[in-house]
Amino acid sequence: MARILITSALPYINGIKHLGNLVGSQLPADLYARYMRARGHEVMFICATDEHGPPAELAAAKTGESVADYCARMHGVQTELARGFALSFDHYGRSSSPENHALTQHFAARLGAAGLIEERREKQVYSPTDGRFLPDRYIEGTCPACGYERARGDQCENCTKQLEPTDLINPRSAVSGATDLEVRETRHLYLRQSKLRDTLDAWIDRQQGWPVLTTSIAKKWLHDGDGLQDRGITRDLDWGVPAQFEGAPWQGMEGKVFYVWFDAPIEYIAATAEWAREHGHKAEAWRRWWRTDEGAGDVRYVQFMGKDNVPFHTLSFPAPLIGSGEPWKMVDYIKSFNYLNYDGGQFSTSLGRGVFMDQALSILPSDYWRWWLLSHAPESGDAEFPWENFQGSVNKDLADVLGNFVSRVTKFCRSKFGEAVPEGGAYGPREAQLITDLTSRLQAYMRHMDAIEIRKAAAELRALWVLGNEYLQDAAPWSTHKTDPAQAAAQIRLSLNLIRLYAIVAQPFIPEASARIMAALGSSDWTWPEDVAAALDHLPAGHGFTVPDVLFAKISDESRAEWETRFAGQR
RNA sequence: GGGCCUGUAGCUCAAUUGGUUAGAGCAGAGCGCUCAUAACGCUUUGGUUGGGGGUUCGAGUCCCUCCGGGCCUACCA
Repeated sequence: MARILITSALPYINGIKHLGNLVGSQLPADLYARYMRARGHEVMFICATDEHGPPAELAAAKTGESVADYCARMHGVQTELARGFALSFDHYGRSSSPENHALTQHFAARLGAAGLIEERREKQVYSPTDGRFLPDRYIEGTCPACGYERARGDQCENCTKQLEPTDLINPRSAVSGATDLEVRETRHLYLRQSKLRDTLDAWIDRQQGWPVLTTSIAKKWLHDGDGLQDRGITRDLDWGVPAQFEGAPWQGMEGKVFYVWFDAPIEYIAATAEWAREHGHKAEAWRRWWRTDEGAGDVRYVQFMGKDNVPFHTLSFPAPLIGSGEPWKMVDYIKSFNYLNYDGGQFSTSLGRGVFMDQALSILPSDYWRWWLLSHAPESGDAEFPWENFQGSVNKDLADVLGNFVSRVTKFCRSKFGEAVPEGGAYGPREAQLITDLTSRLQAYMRHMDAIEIRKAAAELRALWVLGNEYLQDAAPWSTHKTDPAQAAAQIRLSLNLIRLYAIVAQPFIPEASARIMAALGSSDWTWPEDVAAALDHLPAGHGFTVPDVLFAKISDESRAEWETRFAGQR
């Protein structure tokens, strides 16, 4: 039994995520976690909301809540949505937790002591009206290059020119519209990543078999231009982990907090500590996942994320772990994803374009989304979400190939033998051949799941379902029942057991449907079918079952058309 | 401007890293079955692998160039 640590990129607290975000990290991470647990491994699956930073504060200001209240409420919303999608986190934490405060400050202190943090003076725009420093992108004004009136302080969206806030003509606060902006000097802490460049470079070189997407992005940041740049890790904000704390190797950082990208990944560790606290465990319980000197030596750590998050996970997070000089568990494999586009364009929060997690659950069960998203995961390049394709895949794969198989077998049995596994007959050559084919397919499925080749795994799973239909067509129990009822009984006995096998192996993809199948079959033994022949003898003759309700209702053309219109967004 | 990824059948994707007649699923066509959510099975029609050039005995795969998508990033490779 192996020990697998799995983390999904942290969704930002601000707002509800769309399907593209879901398929880029949380969903595939859940698939892998469920699969590894099903295979009998010890899994720690961690995710959390990323709660610090200006967007959270501004969102809170809009709703009139305190930022703490806002984050608490939104964390609850996201927790519910995660539950709705059956995401099986061992813990869904919060980057604002006391554990993260402590760990973030611990890392900062260690890095400071190691000479990897330095103080720099810089000038930044301050808004007296708002009572705060403004990040570059929260300053708006007229672009000096093209005259666009709503250019941001970091870049003009119209002509794409990179800007400094002081370049803007008639600058104003994007928060309040205040124009009484002034430039003030402030001090910030910088993480001297450049000093760790060679170490990080060598570490990346040692990784085998990582997706090209992962390593090429890391290499780009390491070697481009002057190489890896030092990055500011503090901001003049109230909400966050205080940069001045007891035992800090610096002074005068009152009123500043660590910047999100510094504290967010540390939350992976902190969330595991939160898990330990909530379950009444001692610190050793989480440290055995994260400290190689305290039991994490045999842990395999796998991260899941969208490509926009790769630099943080290949460089920004490893830098503090290495720089601390302590034996922290480093990631073993980074699975990164491209983007999922929505029907020819991008998902857009501001335009209301695309399907968001809450909307998805309001129109269809989570398994439909899980199946389509995972079987079309954007592994090799950006992918598309065309409604027609979604409808077709779900109807064909889930309703016809799997759902109808369950239906035809259970209903035939009920009408000819009653609602119990039929007795009599024996498995013959045809069944032996089926077992051979199933075994071969199942092994391919496991190979792909082990390698986190999600689309290929989904294709194998579907091929397993097809084998059942082929067998049934070939065996034709509706015919044998007339001439040799005992043979038909054996064929149906095998088919009922096959349904159970499907439920178990499909569980990582479609957990709710699998649970319904198992409940209908009156089985609660989810042991992975290492031996297919044995698994097909699991439910004995006489074992009672019930015919389940329709597992997957089909999506009608009318529904599809209506949703297509509803989620197209308006300009 | 630079770098990276990408363009394969009507649609969504493969192709053991240069090795036979480029494969699946869906959609289309034909046949079969009737247990089943008009579901299932079998057969079958679709590709000058974005265009052009080159290297090679051999190119979807490597090189050059052009065209089209996407991402990242910055006066710098």
